[in-house]
Amino acid sequence: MISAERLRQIAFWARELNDTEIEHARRGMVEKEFAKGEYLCHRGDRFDHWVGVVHGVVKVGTMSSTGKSTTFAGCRNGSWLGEGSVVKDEPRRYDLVALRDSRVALMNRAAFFWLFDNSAAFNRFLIHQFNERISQFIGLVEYDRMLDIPSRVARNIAWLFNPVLYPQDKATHLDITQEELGLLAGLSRQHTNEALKLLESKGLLRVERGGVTVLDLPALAGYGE
DNA sequence: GCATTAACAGCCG
DNA sequence: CGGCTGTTAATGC
Repeated sequence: MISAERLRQIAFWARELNDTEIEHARRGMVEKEFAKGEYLCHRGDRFDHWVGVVHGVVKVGTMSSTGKSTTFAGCRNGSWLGEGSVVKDEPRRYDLVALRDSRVALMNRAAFFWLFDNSAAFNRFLIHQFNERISQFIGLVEYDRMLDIPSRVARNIAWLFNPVLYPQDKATHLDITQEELGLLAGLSRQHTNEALKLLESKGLLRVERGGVTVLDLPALAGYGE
């Protein structure tokens, strides 16, 4: 269980909730650490929690039988995910893996449904979130066949700074290594490295040690189109 | 061939 | 000193 104070710190959507709603939310939540490379859950698992990333980076994706991985989304601090599996009460359709040491908040199913049934503010947040996910996944359809390497890197970075998914966060810097970015984009570290330098030369971002700073988000989001 | 993996030296925190 | 980066060499599809 976490405090109301803590909930407001780690969950921007909680700021719209009234005291009763906050109470239900915080009582149904715990925080947990995951080490780099550790799985929060595997595809097929029963994992009845809604997940919020407090810090770190979590990859949502699957691993095919041949060992090839597909990323559906990269989630950094401020991300909330997994509501689909909680709502539908079905096994996870994807893996959740920590790309670096990460701290996550877990809300149990009962608390999630209480909010779902009782809080207009919570539902408003969920609708916004679903809506944004849909447009992100539409973009994902063209990803494999249409986008060259720099475009993939640009798009993945833009997703990590999506202003709808991270409305409270005006930051332009993110701690993420080139290797982690490569894992997200489905690219080798070398290609990621080259692509980052290309994007930097065009003034769209700044490459730093263990991180990037976004200089032109719209250009990154639309890169390669 | 091309791309991914491995390997390694430099470097920054 | 450990982890990240940039490059090159080896390996695999």
